[in-house]
Amino acid sequence: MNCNIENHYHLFKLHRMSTGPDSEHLLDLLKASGARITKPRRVIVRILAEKGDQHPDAMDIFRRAVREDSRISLPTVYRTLKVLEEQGAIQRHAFSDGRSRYEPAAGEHHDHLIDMDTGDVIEFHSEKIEQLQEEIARELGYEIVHHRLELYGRRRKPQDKPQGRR
Amino acid sequence: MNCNIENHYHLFKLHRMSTGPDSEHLLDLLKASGARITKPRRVIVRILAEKGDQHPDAMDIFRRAVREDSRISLPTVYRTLKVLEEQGAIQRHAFSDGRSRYEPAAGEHHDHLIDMDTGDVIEFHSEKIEQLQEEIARELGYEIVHHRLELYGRRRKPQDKPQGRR
DNA sequence: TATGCAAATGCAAACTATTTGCAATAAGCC
DNA sequence: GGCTTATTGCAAATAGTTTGCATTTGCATA
Repeated sequence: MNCNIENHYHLFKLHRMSTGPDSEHLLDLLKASGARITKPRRVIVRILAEKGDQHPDAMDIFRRAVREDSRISLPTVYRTLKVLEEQGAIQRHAFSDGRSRYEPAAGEHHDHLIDMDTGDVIEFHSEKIEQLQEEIARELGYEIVHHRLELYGRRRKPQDKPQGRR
Repeated sequence: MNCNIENHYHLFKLHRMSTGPDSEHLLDLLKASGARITKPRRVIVRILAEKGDQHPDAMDIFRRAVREDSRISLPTVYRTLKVLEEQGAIQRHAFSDGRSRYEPAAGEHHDHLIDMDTGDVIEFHSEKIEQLQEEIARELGYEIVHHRLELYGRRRKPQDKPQGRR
């Protein structure tokens, strides 16, 4: 027998990205890994820490970086992203659209709900689902190192004014 | 603590791929969409229906196809995969490794547990998780069109510590 | 503050995965 | 079998990402 678990509230929580992943922190991580703090890196890290468009791809970042310092190159963007990823400072996601998108590794893990019409990404976290995953893996003889959950959907009511991306 | 909600059995089920997604069926789907059944398509579809390596990428398929008919070209493989995908006959997955991998859309949806050491892919299905997903999406005002859940993990040693969360 | 050297950069070019233009070929209906 | 048009193979184009290399630059040290 088991008690009722279906409490519709606290089923999940939206991921709050308010805690601005300040660029200082990202720079610290870089420094800690022995990397040098260069001008391009400062710019890129600042962009990643911006509130705006979360989950930018390399080209998005490059375009914005160029506005701040016209001589930054795309390879440098890629190289910096790679270093940051290796340092665990950011996370790379491969959604279903070919290119990789990045986001500052906001301490806590979260999943994504992607709006198929606008491309908007909503972040959420469900401890319940995580637990189920752990259990399933355990029963299959595995230990989860990381996971990825993406929901692709559409708004239920056609009442809206999508802020169309892409 | 909260009461124990976890019923360890019927938490999930392994996805049985025994029901060979016979190539006949795939060809029917193609035919139904008004597409022509050509020799290359026959070969590609047969390969997709094979038991062997599940989740091959386009190049895997191409290599095997060439063995059966040396004049098949890579673009044809891609084009055929695209048609099949549009027809819902196969599904394309973008795991974390750049290229796309395909698998016959085995009627029922399932998720993946990827063995990080061997690359093995275990397919499972958890109705419970699916339900939670639906609920979360609904509360966020969305209707799920499809989703993707991938667990990346390592085998646990035969006798190991009880828990070990993340 | 000046110096030296490895790390990082910019550029061009290379790669990988995938797609497209086009003329030749071949399904499938008559 | 012939006709029409989807499909093919080839080569070349794209998109995203990475690499070789000469040059610049951060920063530890003097």
